[in-house]
Amino acid sequence: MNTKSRILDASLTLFSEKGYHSVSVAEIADAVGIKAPSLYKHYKSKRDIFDGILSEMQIRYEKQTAALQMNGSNPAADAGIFSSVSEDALIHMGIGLFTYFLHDDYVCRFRKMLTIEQFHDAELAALYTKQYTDDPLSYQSQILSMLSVCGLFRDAKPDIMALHFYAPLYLLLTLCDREPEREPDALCLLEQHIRQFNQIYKKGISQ
Amino acid sequence: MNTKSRILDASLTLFSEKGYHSVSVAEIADAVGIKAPSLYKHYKSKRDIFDGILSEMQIRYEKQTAALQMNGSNPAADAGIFSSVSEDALIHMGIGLFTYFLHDDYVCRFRKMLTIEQFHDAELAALYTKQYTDDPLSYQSQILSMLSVCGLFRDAKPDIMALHFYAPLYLLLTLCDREPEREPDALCLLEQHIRQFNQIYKKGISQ
DNA sequence: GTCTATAAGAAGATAGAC
DNA sequence: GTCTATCTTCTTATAGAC
Repeated sequence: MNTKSRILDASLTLFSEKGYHSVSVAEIADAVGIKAPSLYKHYKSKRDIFDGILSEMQIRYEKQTAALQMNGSNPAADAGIFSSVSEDALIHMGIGLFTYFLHDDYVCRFRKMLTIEQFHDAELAALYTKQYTDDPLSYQSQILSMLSVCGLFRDAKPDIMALHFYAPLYLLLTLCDREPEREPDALCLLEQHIRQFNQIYKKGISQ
Repeated sequence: MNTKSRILDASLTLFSEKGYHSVSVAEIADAVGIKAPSLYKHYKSKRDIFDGILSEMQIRYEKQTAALQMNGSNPAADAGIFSSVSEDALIHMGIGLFTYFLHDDYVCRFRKMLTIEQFHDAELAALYTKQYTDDPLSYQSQILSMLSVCGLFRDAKPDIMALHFYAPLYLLLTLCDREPEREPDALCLLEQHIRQFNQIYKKGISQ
């Protein structure tokens, strides 16, 4: 890993814990193992480092969602996956999304940084909303809509179903960002939530 | 309103928008309409102002929850309220909690400040979790548990029901903190969510 | 209780040697 | 590409006049 990347990495760690303004360039340099002026050979300013983090996340996020949408645009395959093992598949999807968000090193630090910086400007606010509200909701909505069409699930409004499915995951995620020691708790609640979600919406159980 | 209170108020506004570290005492003084050194006649340091905000919130929060728990410890009265106009009452409770959280000036600015500062130390993290996760969940859980006992609602696990009820409210709340212009959207979704919640859990509709 | 003046230090950033 | 030395500006905080 070259110095430029190490600067980005160290900065993301520090920004995600203390916020952009509370971190000094000397602190970043320290974490990298160089002196502050050396940073300026790699980035022209402190803000430039921050922008570098945003750019890298942009690339990673596009890769990630492109991979997901590939499945999404292939309803036949997804129908096959979900129809065979529906409750387990739902739990798998939920827990999978949750642990990815929570344990992927870059995603997790980036989300914390965005959480801290979201009120600074509208662009960061929009980015947070996109990544942790709108995109997940529309993705879940698509999946649940397909399950409805397949006749597996009740014919409820998909966007409200998506909200029911995703919001608890989101709440537990922000909880674990704050208090990582409560992750086992959160995982247990998440699994119970999905089981109940499945029981409620699955056709033929209660209707 | 005396100067000491005006300092607290101006500081809370600034801290909630930019974070503690990004706000200078000169900026606070400017907002109050005095010069920076004059602040030190009212508070011994910048940190002392921050602590003052925490203390005032502590007092307000205790008053608020004390008022709520009075109802909570009176199951008979609550049962009467909810059994008569169940769906409307649920919607009223949800929208009411939501708009209180979102429009109470002090609560709203304090929550934003906590959002920004939550990763700085464990005490602030715990405070956030208490006010916006644990306390609301346990309160909703109590209410829903009572409705179950009354035979109005299905006999599902109250804490999971509370999560289903509250998590969407929480997600939409954090969304509106970031993008206030989406409040009409959020309110519409919230109402639909509660209607569907009621339809799903209310006895005699689907079981 | 408010002001001006000022101290004492930390911050971001540059110059130039190696 | 990294360093030391340095500049400039900003920041918290104090002293002391009014």
